[in-house]
Amino acid sequence: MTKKPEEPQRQTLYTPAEVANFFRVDPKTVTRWARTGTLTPVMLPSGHRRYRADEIHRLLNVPVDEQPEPEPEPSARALAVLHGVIRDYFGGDPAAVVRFLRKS
Amino acid sequence: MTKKPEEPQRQTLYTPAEVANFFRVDPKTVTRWARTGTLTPVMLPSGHRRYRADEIHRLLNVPVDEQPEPEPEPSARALAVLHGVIRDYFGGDPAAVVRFLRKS
DNA sequence: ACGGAGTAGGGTAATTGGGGGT
DNA sequence: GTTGTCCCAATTACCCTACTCC
Repeated sequence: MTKKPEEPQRQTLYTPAEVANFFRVDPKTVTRWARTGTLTPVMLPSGHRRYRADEIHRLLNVPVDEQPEPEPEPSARALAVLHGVIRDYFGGDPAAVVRFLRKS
Repeated sequence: MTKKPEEPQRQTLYTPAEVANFFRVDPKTVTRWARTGTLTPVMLPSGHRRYRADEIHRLLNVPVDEQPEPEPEPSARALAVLHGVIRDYFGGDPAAVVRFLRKS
């Protein structure tokens, strides 16, 4: 895993283990999704895979058929994506993110 | 048939079998709850379901975590992911995220 | 160069979703 | 109306070894 994905990267890329944690599945399941075309990851020269953040976030939130309305507001998606990150990286505590952001 | 109530690890998402063990019901019943709207799970691309821990805990009347954690430092990876989300969905403005989280 | 962690690949057992019927 | 059960097909989890990444 890249330790310092600082500035030079345009888009966040997830490792198989990270994607597996997002969906609460086995990393091998993520690999299977890639091989069957469910996901289109970035292939490393070695054959390992990296997954695009936007694609993962889209799969995480779109299938939630909770809103009958189109919801044209981009804010809803942003909030949903952010919620997923908070859940998986900040113990599900939004306040932790707020505290961190205010410190930096 | 209800199985022995083993306590799975604290997760952000639960599998159908884990939720079934929590409520001492058949996994099929959990699936029905999802289909009838009693539960709003996260859908995998395959159609399988994962259930949000906070929703399950709320239904179980599980006391919410009030452990005075020493505010664990976000990992470098968590920061990278968060920054990616801010860049991709919030115009690179951390303050927008703070406003978002306070509003929700 | 070495070692630990993560990943790919394959094979097999277990779980899940859906329908139907009790 | 809800739940538990049986069936089947599809999906996922767990086992292994080898290779890659750091």
